[in-house]
Amino acid sequence: METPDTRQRLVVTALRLFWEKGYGSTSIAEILQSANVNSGSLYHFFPSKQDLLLAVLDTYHTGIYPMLLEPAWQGIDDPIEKIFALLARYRQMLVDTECFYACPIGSLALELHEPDPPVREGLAKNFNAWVGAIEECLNDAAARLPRDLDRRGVAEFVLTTMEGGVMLARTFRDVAYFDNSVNQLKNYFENVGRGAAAKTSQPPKKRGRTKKRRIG
Amino acid sequence: METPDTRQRLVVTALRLFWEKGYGSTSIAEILQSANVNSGSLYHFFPSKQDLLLAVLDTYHTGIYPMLLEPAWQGIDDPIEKIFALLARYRQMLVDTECFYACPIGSLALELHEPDPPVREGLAKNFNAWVGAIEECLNDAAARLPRDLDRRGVAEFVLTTMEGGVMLARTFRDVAYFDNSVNQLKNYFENVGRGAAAKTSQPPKKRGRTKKRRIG
DNA sequence: TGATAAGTTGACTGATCATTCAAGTGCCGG
DNA sequence: CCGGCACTTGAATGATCAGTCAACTTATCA
Repeated sequence: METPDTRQRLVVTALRLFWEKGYGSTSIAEILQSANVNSGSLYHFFPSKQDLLLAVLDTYHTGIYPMLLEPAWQGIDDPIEKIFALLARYRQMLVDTECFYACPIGSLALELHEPDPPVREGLAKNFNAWVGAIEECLNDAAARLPRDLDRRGVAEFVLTTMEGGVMLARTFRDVAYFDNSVNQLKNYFENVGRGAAAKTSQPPKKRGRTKKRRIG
Repeated sequence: METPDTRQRLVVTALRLFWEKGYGSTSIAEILQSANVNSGSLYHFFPSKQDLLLAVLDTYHTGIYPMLLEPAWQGIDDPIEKIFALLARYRQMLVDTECFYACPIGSLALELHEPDPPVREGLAKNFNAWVGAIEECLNDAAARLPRDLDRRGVAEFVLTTMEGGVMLARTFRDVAYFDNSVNQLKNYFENVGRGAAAKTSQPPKKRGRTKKRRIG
């Protein structure tokens, strides 16, 4: 009503609704009504619903530092503490929503079943930014960590733990499942700090596209 | 055509389609066509699409030992090795589907956004059975593990790792992300074996409904 | 002022959705 | 051989879906 920026109003509304109800279950009509916009205006800015999703994913990506990381790290200097402060942030989201939702990227990642390249890249970009931030924390704490630690791998493992923990907490509607995951991760970190889990099965160099060998 | 058991044909078809395309994106019409059944027959057996989903979740739950665990544990006696053999099974699913899908329960868990009690219970029951199986492995390996280890918590952490790893592998379309999670978990287990991560922040007794204290 | 573009309006389209139902068919006990 | 029940048939329903469009208003700049 008072906001003339129709485009942004659409993105913000879609972001919220996709978070609350998922992408597929959110109808265009619902977005239009909630944002007080007519369908023609939406399709003036976005050729399709998917393009609106891409704009939402871009908003998440742009906002990861100012909206997520910086608030979470307010007043925290220790890089390892930063990691757990971020996890505590997700915990708070679970608590605030009674374990209904926490990480929108993770939810969307498992909702999209079609081989939808641009959307998948948007999700991957978000995950990459998240993992990159954790990796930076680990770099900042490098002096305290084993020299040959696969920091990228550990950072990815933090994301794995967060996402898995959120999934369990949501399914069981009990934040204790998230807490357990974080506590287990904490144990892991304490051992890493002692140099126990220094060497992973492969050296840290040149990861990413490299396929690793079987486990188990 | 040759199968007279319409009900089972519907459940099996729905199971496959929900796995491949998700619940919301699979239409009744598609299930009917694929199973060669008329809509009236479906609604003769299942009052609604959701009841069909419940039957699917029940099938998963019933089949977890004969269809998942027993094949995965063929010829493997060591209980800790069993855990990683199960994870290897999920890895194979990722590879077989080019990282499109692996754990149907996890996908459904994040797809369902409505507070849908019976469905959520079906999902939770499946997760519980999975975690219970891992916990049993840990019990069988108890002699090798610290006496005060929170085995339930560690079992849940294995599920967390599997689900998170699958999510990352799917999003990046690269099984290396799953492998990394499993390798990190392996490090964790090796340290636990050495008694390093024995004590979690709370004693193992009386978990489940108990809310745990904040982390971070 | 007047022309061009940017943005808006909301009724409309055709497809697809889950679900319904009345009219069947085949089987089984009495 | 009949009555009833389990199951099947498939057209129909109304809701809802993403997306379209031609007419309209407003802003921009010459």
